[in-house]
Amino acid sequence: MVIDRAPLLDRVFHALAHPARRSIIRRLAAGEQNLSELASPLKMSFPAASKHVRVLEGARLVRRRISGRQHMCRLEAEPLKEVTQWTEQFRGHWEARFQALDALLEEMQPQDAAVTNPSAPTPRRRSAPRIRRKTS
Amino acid sequence: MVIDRAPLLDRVFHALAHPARRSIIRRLAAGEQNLSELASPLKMSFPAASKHVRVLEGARLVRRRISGRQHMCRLEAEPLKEVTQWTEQFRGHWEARFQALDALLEEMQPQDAAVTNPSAPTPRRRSAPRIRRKTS
DNA sequence: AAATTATTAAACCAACCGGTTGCATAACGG
DNA sequence: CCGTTATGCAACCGGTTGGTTTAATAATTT
Repeated sequence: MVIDRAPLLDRVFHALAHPARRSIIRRLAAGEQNLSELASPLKMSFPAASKHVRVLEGARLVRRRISGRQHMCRLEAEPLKEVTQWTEQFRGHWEARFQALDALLEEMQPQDAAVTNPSAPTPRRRSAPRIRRKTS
Repeated sequence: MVIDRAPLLDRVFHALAHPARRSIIRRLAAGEQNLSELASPLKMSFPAASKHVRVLEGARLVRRRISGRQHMCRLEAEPLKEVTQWTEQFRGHWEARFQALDALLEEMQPQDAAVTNPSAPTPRRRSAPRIRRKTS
């Protein structure tokens, strides 16, 4: 996928898709750490961990400040904002209410015809919940 | 990365890391679509698109209902909730306040004492924002 | 029955990922 | 200086990804 020079969101999601990299982010959230500190708890060689940090840098999730022989890394969380923004647009879809509603609709759909019930959603094609009802 | 049988969060982030798959999700948010409908706007062969849908199914982001020869897909957004939950834990780190604060701290930390010149570019070391002050 | 449509499956490919090892370099502490 | 520490870099490797093409299957239409 050539994560470099790919859209930032691609790089961010890709960066977050590996547990070692999420672990790094979590620990950086508590404050700066140098590469050795970051690498030591990861069951892998130092170069491997270093590569993970580079991936995070490529996604702008980590920034590095060289101080003597130590490379201090710190979390740069802005890209996570975009992640949240992207996912938030589907919040309505995962809220429990809709799951229940879906199940209900599926149950009453099959073959109904004489629809006296106004709330009967005739089509078997289900439309997405576009509006959020305030009611109960 | 063996996305199958990997932790769900890995699979979800991986699934979201490809623009074609995000595009599929976006369009499914508007309602069910079958594979052909999903594939047609994606500049790639049908089998390629079909594979993308399978990746999304592996991440539990899409579910398929076979109806005749058509495979109707619908969005299953719960996993996105976990994504949001994961990222939300870092919200404090990307909120603008901290950026400004960081800059400020950078300015006054180094060897301050009698710092009359506010634009002194002295600083280097920046510590992570660990505590959230309520004040202004 | 034949043609069309919707989809899977299989084989193949180049590129990439995630890991390793070995060696080079640079900074710090005696 | 020398040894140690912190890191980079290049080469290599097996497995996966993301794409293709071609062929097969199955449901629908004519």
